[in-house]
Amino acid sequence: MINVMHSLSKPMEKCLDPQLWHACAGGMAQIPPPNSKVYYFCQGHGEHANGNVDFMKFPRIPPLILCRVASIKYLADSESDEVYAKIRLMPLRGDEADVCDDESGFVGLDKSEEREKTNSFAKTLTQSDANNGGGFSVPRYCAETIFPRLDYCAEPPVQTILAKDVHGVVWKFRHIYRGTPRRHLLTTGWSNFVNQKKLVAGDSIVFLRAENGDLCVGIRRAKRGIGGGAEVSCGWNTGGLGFSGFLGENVVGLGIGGGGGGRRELGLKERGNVKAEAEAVIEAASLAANGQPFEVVYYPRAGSPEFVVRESAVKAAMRVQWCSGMRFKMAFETEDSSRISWFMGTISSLQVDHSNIHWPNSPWRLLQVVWDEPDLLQNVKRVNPWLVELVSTMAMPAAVHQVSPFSPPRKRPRLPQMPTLVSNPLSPSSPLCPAGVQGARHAHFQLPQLQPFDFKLLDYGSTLLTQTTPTYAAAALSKTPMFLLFGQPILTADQISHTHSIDTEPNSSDGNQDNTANTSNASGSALIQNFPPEASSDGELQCKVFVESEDVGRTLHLPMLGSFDVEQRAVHRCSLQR
Amino acid sequence: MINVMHSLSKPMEKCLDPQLWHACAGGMAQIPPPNSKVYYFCQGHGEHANGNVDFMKFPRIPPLILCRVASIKYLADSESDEVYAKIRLMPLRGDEADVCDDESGFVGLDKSEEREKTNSFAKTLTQSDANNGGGFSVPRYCAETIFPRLDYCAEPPVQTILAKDVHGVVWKFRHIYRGTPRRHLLTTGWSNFVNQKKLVAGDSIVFLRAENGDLCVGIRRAKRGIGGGAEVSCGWNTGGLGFSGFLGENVVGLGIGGGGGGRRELGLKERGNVKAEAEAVIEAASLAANGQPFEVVYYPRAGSPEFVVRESAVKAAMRVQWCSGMRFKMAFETEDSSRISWFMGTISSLQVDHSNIHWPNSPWRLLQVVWDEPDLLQNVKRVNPWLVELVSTMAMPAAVHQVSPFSPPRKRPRLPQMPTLVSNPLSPSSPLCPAGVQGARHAHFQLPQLQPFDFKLLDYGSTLLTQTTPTYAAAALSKTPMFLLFGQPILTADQISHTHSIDTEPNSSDGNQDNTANTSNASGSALIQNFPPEASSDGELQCKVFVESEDVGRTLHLPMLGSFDVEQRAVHRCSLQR
DNA sequence: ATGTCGGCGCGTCGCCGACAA
DNA sequence: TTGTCGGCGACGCGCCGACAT
Repeated sequence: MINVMHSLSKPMEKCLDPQLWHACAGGMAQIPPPNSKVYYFCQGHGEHANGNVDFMKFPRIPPLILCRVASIKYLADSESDEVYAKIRLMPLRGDEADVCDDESGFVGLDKSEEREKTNSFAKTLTQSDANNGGGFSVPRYCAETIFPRLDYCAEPPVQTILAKDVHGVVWKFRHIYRGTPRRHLLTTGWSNFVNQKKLVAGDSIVFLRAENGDLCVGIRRAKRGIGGGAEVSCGWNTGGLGFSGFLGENVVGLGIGGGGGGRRELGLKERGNVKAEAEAVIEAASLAANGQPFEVVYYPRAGSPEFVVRESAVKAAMRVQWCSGMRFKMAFETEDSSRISWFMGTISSLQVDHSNIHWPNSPWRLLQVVWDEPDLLQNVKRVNPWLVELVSTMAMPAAVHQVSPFSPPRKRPRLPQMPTLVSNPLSPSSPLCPAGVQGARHAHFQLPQLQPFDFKLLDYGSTLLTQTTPTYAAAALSKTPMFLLFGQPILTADQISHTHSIDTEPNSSDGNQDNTANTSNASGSALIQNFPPEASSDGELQCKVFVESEDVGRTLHLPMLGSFDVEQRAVHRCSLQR
Repeated sequence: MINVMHSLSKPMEKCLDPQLWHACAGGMAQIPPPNSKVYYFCQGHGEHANGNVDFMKFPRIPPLILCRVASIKYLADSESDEVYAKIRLMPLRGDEADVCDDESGFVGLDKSEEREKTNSFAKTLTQSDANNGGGFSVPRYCAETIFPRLDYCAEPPVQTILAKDVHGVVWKFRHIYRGTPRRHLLTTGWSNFVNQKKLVAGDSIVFLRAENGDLCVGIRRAKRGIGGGAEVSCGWNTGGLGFSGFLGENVVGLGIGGGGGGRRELGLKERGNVKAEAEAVIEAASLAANGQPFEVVYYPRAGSPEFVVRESAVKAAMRVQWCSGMRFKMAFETEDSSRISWFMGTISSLQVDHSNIHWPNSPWRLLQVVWDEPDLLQNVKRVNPWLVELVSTMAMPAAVHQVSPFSPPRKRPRLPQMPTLVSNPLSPSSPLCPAGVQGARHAHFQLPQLQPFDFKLLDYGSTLLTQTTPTYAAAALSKTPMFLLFGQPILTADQISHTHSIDTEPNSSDGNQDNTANTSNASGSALIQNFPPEASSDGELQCKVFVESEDVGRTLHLPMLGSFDVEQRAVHRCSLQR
């Protein structure tokens, strides 16, 4: 006759030991430390809300926002034991943006320290480990370095092991050293653990010896997804952060509970519904755009795009003059999350994601790449520039024919198929070059409203038009004069002044990269608005060139487009043969 | 390397067979049919959000709102199999309120039909039934009338039974007739069912033979609550509806999933967090108050207060002139939900719930009662008037000393302990009567904003001040003049004009209830604002009497409070000895 | 060094009639 | 009529070394 509601109204957020957290998160997970400066990429944040985040409806949201990390909470899901972090971010105003970042205190394992500091061990469960009624084969290394010392005098050597999980719950295992040949096994207690945690073969278990000597145990679920589609990225060496659809505590109506509790096959938590996640992204992004502090949740699953990235990593990446043909390596977790592998690849082009025409200027997934081992990374076509590490600082846009000196060990790199199609900018008769400039010179038009984000970031790119990767170059130029060279990197006037001779600002240097020695003569700001290839008719690629009026009276020379006098704002159409 | 999110973003709402729904919901559950007129009680809606619904913050929300039932969806929780209903309600405007309700088509079993129509059978699981590894003792009646015909020629008679649960999932049981003496048992398949459904002893199982001949199986969880506190009510014969913290589909952020999935002991779903439920109640109530259609979810658990009640039931209840001492019966489900029992009781007083000083005029839980068998209903102290059925239409406020002619069958009624303390209104020296009127006559004060709900409903009550139940009478009067008689029912001028002589409107009738024959002389509107007993000092009860100004110049006689001239608005204080 | 297999013992699930309420 | 108990058979969990990789 009584109905008492036991309500865990506000499940306490019990923070984990950061060491255990990182052990469970895996080597790829890096969290920018408190007080560090980061870029928050709404685009990345929304990427996993099944693409349902329609940023078009929120034109005020910029693609990336400079923030300071206010606080980090290391947490674990109460049902799945999955670790995640809640990161509170404080957008920085313009005057705060220049304050130097404190690079010290970077949390996470330094690469060099990684091996030495290994007081944890992860093992992916085999079929035998996960088998109902089976035991767990303890790798010798784990037993000897992580587990308490075993008395080998006994026959058989056996002990009871106590291990705390991420919630502080203690699990008891019988650790025995037996069999022929001898090996370490967990027997009694193991099966219960497997069942309770709903572990299956492929999931990983993490043992960690905490600094106080306690043994801890965490789990890392295997990615259960089947089928393709999603891109993969990684956070190694960047402080990159993965997806989350959740906002912080005070956000209306977005409970973090729910899901889970299913059969053993459903290990992963179904996080809310996609709609709610999309709303959360929008809300976070809106707060960020308004300079309000906000909170994001980071699930350090491989495959989640990091959307909070150290400012220094982004800036460093943007300082690179990316060119097609550049060779790089990029870190990935192996399928079983047990190791990190470096994969080699070649930049095929710089491109703007079709789906994000909304942000034509975002560096997000700027690099279109071709992998040396394309089979393993079929779905990884575009990557974030701060995730790759160049293996040569020398760009070789015209040298892609030659075999890379950084061939992968196992097989020859499969080179991008574009070499023969690289247009020579010197040749006006290139098939990629239109006969002349089309369009009205004096057309009046409204320049699209420029977003108030940091355009200094845009001094990055390069692009190369090829047939297989018909790139439409895009650059929204604010104050920085920018030069457009089809088939060449897009460079700022400042950059070009050191390597090219320029009409308006003649420079004695004739360029040190003679393979790209096309002198481009331009001044003022140009905005290229793209027509995606799909929009072209009869095999033509089209793009518009908008020229701002600040250099009225000058002659603007755009390679491939010809020259024209800048009278007022003008639009020039360029059609590219496909 | 792939992260696909399988999101059941919008779990389909598969409607149940209403017959099965009602079988699972139990005999107490009644749903007002579509198109019927009902009152929505926000107060009842909020009652189970752990009292966390602070309606004080929403002064515009009236305690009850007349609505029309727009639609009903019969649903079952996907995890717990608990049945619930989503009811869409459309608040009625004043001009719609008078449209006659269609009383036909009342869904649910009529009392007379109940026994005949029994094509379902419910049994509460015994320890043996729920025991791990045990079978299920099928009551003979169930086996013979609900189950498919068994061939008794076989030795032993045995068959396979297929039964669909609320989700349409088919369960297979071995039905055997064996043992000495012979009995019906479910063996193979039963244990699995018990485990999958996480049934424990005390839960009920419902077998139903659908009209198409299919056998269906539903479950009814036992109330797991321990400890007391909550009140119990029931919906029998009223079309009353139970609690829900959920709003409908389009409401922001209130997922219905989550919880569950725990150990076998945790059968019941933890519905969201209390905060979210409270928000949902507020949102529903706000929509209702604004005349917007809204949706509520009804969980037909016994112990959940019904907050959507047929208009006719409420009106009928309000037509009753409730008096202390009235004898009534009220239906309850038995502990195991298997039967319905009628309990006898006596109205001890009419009172306003302390916790709802916000709505001093709501009929919600109007009746304070004393049970003949108080042990079984310890926590049921206040009930809704439409839930009780008078066993005598004759009130006997001064006759409570005599033994009720409606003594319960088993034992003598334990009568309310108040008789000796009933004050005689004729005696001004009654201990409940203060020496005189205290307080400033001409105090200026702001009348509280009167709520715009239907005050016609308020022509109900009666109250009696007793020592054990120190009631503070409350009445917010709008346009209807109301008379206050301590120790007597609160009546409107209209009612009183037929039974009492009144100064301002003399009436020849001297009252037909001579035991209550105190003539009260008053006019105008009076608002009594209560001080809860707790607020009184040195054993006194205090209340304020606010008098509106419309009868300026008249003399107002309030029994127990004396007489005073109404000059403007005035406040009078009344102290009652405890 | 460790994944997987077959052997096998024991615990417990689950079916049974006996018995009693 | 049906709730509970003890008996007991059988299944499968879980511990084992053998063997292969």
